[in-house]
Amino acid sequence: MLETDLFKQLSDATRLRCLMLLIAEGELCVCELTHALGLSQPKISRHLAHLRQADLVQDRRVGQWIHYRLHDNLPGWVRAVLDATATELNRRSEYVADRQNLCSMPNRPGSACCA
Amino acid sequence: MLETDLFKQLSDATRLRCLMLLIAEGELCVCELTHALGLSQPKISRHLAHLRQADLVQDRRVGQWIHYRLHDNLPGWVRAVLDATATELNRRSEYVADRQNLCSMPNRPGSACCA
DNA sequence: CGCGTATATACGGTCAAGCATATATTTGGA
DNA sequence: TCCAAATATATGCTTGACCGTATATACGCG
Repeated sequence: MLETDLFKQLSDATRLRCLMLLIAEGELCVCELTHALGLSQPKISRHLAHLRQADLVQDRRVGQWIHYRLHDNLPGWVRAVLDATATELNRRSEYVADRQNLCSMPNRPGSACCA
Repeated sequence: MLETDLFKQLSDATRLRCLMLLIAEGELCVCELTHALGLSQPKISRHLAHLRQADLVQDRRVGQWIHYRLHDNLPGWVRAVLDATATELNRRSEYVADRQNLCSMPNRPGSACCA
């Protein structure tokens, strides 16, 4: 992957919010991301496809759900960029709100509940 | 500045090369950047304007030359992102080549010579 | 099978961002 | 005051990226 492609992925608000959420929560399925961000399913899915093609995330099928998480083998400097970004952004109210929306989702497929 | 705007700045190859060069060299004028990257002057100037408007760099007039450097007051996490990126990229041959082109420039305005 | 849910992709339209070329502005020096 | 060098901006064009809507695919269950 070209380095400019990494930043192009991060330069879209939807993709950035997805990544910040995945870093905070570990693994989420598409319907959880859709609910947390309050966006349409095709929109989320399309952006996840971008992140997948850029090897920033990987997916795993669990029954009818597809769980996404950060890619296991991110280059060190990419991981460093993402961590520095998440440390800052996940403290901001807009990003906190995404996680709160996630918690308020009824019948979450994977995990039980939020802290 | 919005966080997505930071990454949008970094997602253009010309701007990223300029920033990596400024991190490595400290302060450079437009003609030095133009020579190092082998691109047209208006193109470099336009991209520097973007970086300036995003508060990623600041400029300083010295006679007929305008010297650019990283902005003195970058937020900590932005600095962390840039440093992690530069540590990786400035080892790569394409980026090393930019610095070598800079050294081969005759009559460099500011500094004397390269190491 | 046939249906509902979850997810992915295809299609057409719109808009932002980049480019090359040309020109304007500022400065230093004859 | 005039010219050349350094830098910035304007103009018109093209391309790529995003969006919404519609549709396709895959899975679980009866």
